[in-house]
Amino acid sequence: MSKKLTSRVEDYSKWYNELVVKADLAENSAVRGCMVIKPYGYAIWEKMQAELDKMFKETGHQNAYFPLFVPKSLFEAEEKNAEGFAKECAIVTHYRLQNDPDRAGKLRVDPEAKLEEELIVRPTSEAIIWNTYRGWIQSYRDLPLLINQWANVVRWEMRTRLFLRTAEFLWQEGHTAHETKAEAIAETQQMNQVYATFVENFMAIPVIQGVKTESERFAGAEETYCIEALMQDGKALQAGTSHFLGQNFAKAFDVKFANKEGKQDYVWATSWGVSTRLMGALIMTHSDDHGLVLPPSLAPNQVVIVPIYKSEEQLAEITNVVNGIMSDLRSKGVAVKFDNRTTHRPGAKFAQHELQGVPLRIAIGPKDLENGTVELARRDTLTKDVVGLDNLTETVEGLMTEIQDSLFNKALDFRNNHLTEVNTFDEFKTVLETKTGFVSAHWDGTSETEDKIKELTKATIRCIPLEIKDEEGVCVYSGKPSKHRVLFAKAY
RNA sequence: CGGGGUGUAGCGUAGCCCGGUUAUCGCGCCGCGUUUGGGACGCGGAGGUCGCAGGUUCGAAUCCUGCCACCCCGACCA
Repeated sequence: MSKKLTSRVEDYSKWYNELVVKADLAENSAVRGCMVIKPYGYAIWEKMQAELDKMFKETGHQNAYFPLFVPKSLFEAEEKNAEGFAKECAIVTHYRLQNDPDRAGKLRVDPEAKLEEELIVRPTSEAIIWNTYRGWIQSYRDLPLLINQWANVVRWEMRTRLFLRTAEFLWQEGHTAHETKAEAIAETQQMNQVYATFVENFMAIPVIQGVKTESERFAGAEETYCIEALMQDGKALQAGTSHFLGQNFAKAFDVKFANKEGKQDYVWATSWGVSTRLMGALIMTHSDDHGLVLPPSLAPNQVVIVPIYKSEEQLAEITNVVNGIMSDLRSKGVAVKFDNRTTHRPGAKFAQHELQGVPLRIAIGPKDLENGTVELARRDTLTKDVVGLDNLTETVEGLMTEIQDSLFNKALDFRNNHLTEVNTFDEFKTVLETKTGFVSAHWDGTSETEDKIKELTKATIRCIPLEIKDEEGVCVYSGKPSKHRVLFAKAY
């Protein structure tokens, strides 16, 4: 398996199989492009969920759940949103099967069981949620309404890509309603910041915060904030988005409230989401030729202990020492696993834990018993050290932090080295072709130029960064005046 | 939906051009034994509608026709 570091996510086949298998129900596979997430991968997702959920709660949000199906009439209420998703919807038209009179033992759709109104399998939940909010909001006292939903959604993409664009995916979607425009914008920005903090601190992936151009904006939004990450192959990945929806949905679903002056007004809305796509980002940011590399804060097992022994007695002796180590580590909150399977040899265990990205491995064998030592092997650097049992817990705790930081810094260096300022279109094209990554360039602010550049180079404007400095210049393509640079890249 | 490619055991494959015993090899799986500080070794064993349906032929994994599925590129997209 000598896969290149720069491979796309599918190419990590050997180790992605540790996480996921693509659904393959043979002929007539309507679930093509869906994924099965295996327990190990799901454990990673659960850790991500737990941390995000905590951050949502800390910012005043509550969880709720809304229906999977959206009646077509509701779906089409907000026109731009409906238009944006129309081409990728799964639609329920019938509710019953019956025995097929022409093929014994087979079933067919009962033609009598046609639904009065088609149901759309949610590609996103604004419609069903805002239809519900109408009944929940009457007064400014009901605001703000700060709700998040953990759910699955379906988008019938023409082409799917494992983790990054599957037909069904898991995500969270926050939907909030506010009294004022300013408050809604502040919420949008706050949640984008929450995503940035989570992805950087927890996943060890550096991101650039920005806003989307009009053509890249979410359908139905007034402004889309985003976090953009850079993968090891030089392509950008939108890792999360937060939308300021203005009063578009309030108007479409007639969600009004009585303000402090007693006047009726439409509420201001936001929505924001991250998905299992983040797992793709994780794989593509940190993996190497030995498999996954997980930051300690996401690893289901932060430390794995592998015993090396020749006899039952030796194993018993090792187990004794290991029990001590484990209870010390656990008391400090370190997730540690003792891999005492008798069915695999140490070398096979080493390889497997590397494949699964366990941040730190402790090996302990006869030599260590004699010397009062253990062998520590770091997954990120693939280095090994023999250390004494004294202070082991402190050493391990320190390494957890060090590995987490080191992964982030490595990814940050890569990102910074692949963010290039260019001033001519030739330079622009050359950098995209050879060096890849983000290209920072002046843009005249028109969709025409944006489209043309996309057509010529396949690069899109990933975002207009929030941290932007005013700088007079001319558009790299049209030569028209520009006030600041924007970030271009080829993207997933 | 356009342009390319591929379908042989759980996975990866040889064989196909040039039809001919019982379909090749590796990994994995099962049993026994020896092993265990970087993916163990020996011996034995199980596992196949050669994508599907027709056709040509004494004989088809191999040739022909049709269909299906999957992969890659493009349009679409978190």
